Amino acid sequence: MPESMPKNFDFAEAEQRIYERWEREGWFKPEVAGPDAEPFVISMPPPNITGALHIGHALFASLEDLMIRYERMRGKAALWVPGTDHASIATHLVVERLLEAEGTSRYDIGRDAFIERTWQWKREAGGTITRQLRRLAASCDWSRERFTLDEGLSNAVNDVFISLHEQGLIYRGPRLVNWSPGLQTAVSDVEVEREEEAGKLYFFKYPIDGGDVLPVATTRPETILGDTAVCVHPEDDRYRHLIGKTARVPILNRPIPVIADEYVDREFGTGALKITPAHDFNDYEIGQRHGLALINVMNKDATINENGGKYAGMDRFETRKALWADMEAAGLTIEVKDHTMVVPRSQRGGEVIEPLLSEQWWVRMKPLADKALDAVRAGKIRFVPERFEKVFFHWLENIEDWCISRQLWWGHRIPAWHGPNGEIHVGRTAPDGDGWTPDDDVLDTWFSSGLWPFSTLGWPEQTDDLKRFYPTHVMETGHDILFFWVARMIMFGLWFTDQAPFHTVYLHGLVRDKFGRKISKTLGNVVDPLDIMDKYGTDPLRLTLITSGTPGNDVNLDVDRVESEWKFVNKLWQMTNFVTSALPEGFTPALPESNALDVPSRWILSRLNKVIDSVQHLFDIYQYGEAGRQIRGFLWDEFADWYIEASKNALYSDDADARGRTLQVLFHVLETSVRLLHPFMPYVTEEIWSYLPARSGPIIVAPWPTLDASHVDDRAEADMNVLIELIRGVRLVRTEYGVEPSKKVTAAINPGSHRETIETHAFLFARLCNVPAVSLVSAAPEDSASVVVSDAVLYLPMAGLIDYAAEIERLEKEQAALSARIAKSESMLANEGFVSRARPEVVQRERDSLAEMSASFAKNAERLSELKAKA
RNA sequence: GGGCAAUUAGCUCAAUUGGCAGAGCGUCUCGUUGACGUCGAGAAGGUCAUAGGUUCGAGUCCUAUAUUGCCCA
Repeated sequence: MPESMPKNFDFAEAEQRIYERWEREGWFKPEVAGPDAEPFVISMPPPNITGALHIGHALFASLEDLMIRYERMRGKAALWVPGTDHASIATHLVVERLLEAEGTSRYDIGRDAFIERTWQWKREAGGTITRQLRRLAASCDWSRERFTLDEGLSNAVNDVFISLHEQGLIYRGPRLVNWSPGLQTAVSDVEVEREEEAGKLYFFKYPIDGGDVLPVATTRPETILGDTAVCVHPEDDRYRHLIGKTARVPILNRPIPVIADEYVDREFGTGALKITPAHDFNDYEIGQRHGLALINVMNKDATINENGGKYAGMDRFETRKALWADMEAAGLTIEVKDHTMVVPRSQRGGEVIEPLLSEQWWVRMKPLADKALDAVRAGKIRFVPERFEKVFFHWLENIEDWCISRQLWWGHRIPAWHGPNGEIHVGRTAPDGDGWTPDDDVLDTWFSSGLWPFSTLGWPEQTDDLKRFYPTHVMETGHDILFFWVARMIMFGLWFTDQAPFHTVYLHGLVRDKFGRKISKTLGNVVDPLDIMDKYGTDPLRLTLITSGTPGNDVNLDVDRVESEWKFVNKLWQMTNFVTSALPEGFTPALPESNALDVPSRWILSRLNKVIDSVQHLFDIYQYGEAGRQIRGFLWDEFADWYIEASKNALYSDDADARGRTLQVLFHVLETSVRLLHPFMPYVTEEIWSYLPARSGPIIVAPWPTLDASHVDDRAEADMNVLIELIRGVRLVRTEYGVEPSKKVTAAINPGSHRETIETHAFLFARLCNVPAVSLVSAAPEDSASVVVSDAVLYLPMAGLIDYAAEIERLEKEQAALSARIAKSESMLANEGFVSRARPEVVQRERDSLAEMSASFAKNAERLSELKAKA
């Protein structure tokens, strides 16, 4: 133990040193808890390898590390499995941009070279995020770090694919998919974002053979080229006579039928709907119902193909203009109106997604979803906050098949081979014989992340880790990836391991700026956690993130609060400095019996234990924010502001026994509180711990505090409150009379029923409000201001200063407030309903409080009449 | 269109079996008392979005409404 503490906590110096020591000494490993310890496991949501640390990572890391540190301190075999995600599309984009800068492209260099290049990039840049997580004090077991493209995880992916295929749950087929023309790949439903945008609604005429015209409206005129029917509502009198007739596709002049379907909304547009089954999901359904032909008019790069006649080769939006102009020339257009419409855009990149017919691999989700629903309904998995259960149910109950193939190169290649005659073989290796070529596609990144909780522990091998640490316990992640990730982990976990992969899903929200705006580069409101940590250190950032919000809700991060937590770190440091520098050489902790302690000591121990109890309850229900606020409030507002100040009397006295007892209490409260605080602020608490005597081992594995009910002492709390209120009253009077804090004054107290407490703790008045001499009296001294608390009255002689009118006014104001509260209390107690129905302790509390107030009221009244007699 | 959140002090947020509305920042007044000015003391600041309802009692539960945000179609 170093001799004395530096003046301040130098986080910049300490953080790395402390982290390296933790890691070097192996405290992040679950093995430190011994082979029989109950495990507690969290799988870290793997950040993308392309990512740099942002404030969202800081939030999840703070929360998960808090849970892990708490359980580790409780003696569990705590394991936080870290790792990163290969992020197929994101990484693809990064490397393609690199290649572009070098004047080449992935098509120029070919698949193998591209993948080699990507691995090279990953080796160079992929470690950034994990280094940054270390800075946040993340106590994950790096020796178990995994990557979604590891050999082991790839093996798990292949296993799952092959086995789902054998079970008939993976199929391949041509279907309408969400196509991303820029990325040249299919994406799944959840990767498409739909937003309302200002667009146009184009009204035009469909010529009908025989002379009629049918007015139709569309938001995407270019799809007219692929129309294979025009549809009206069967009961629409305007158009009923046209059903069954033949319409002519504008410009192309292709004959198509006019059909009837109840799907049509008669109120929308003209009430007639053009049907393009190959380019619209709803039209596809209608097409299936009516046996319509599918005419694909678009290439994979969103140019028009040969089915588009003269428009072949033209871009989709160019075609929109050109075709409309041609139709206008042909007299087929009616009008163009402004129209708010929903445009599907790629989650990655934001380009407009095209529904396109294509051959893809799919997972039949219904059976997996059913199993997941059953598990959640049976309570095997709980959500925090609970309301996400409903969102989860709704999505799974309406689940669609999952398009898992991507026309990309970076990722898990689909374990399938195409034979010389078009046959398909699914397996790890090609079948015997010539002419088999591997499938070109890779899997959706979320396919591998869906296996994360068990694949990272060795599955499908029955490894020791898998046996001991699976299923995991809490899945903590953002609610924005509930469908992408959480639902799929639950489905895959249940399907392949027959167990829920975790029992609790804790969801956090988005971190926003202090005004609640989304953080974005364009808004210029980016909050970089690295900058914040440079300025204030890791601990204040963590405490702020954890205490700024509640589960499931967005966190509006106010950087001013980080600064205030940085001040708290300093405050804690100074408290520690105060306590440790008062401790004698060879100090041995040994808390005295309660009955040997004074009121402030019994009070602070009672408060400490109530905080421990409350924090335990809050941890049990995942309310970490409130827990953190309570610990902070206890340390600053009660321990520092009152107990430490009160303790100085004994500390600076000649009474060695009293000094010893007080030191024991100071040490005990500090030592215990620091342990409570460790999961929130790991660095400063570890550093403080190193200055506390008689500690064996670091705080990271120190025991979590538990309630000692023998220290809960309501009597001491009530007594202390009387003393505190009297002292506050003196301070207020001093302010009102402009008596400088440095000027010593005397006080006389008529102690009422609090004689013993006040008599034995009169020293507090000297310490806390500069009243060195207190005398006990039964009558009011001349010329004095007064403070009434309960039935005790404190008089401050203010010779010559007393302004009777002002004093009367002050007391009358107090009296009015008091009498209003007394009236309220009396009416409550006079209410039969309250007395008979409220909980007994609530009624008792009300009675006690009324008694107190009545005593104060009586004393005040007495005092007022004395003053009035003099005025 | 359906669902879910949020609405509390100037700002950011708390208040978890319904029982006296709190904190941080900011504002105003003081302060060289032996841990800390990265501090201390005191003060001001609230129709808990609105309207009904349930209840002895509602910021908290119920029903509407408004505004904002998110999810799903």
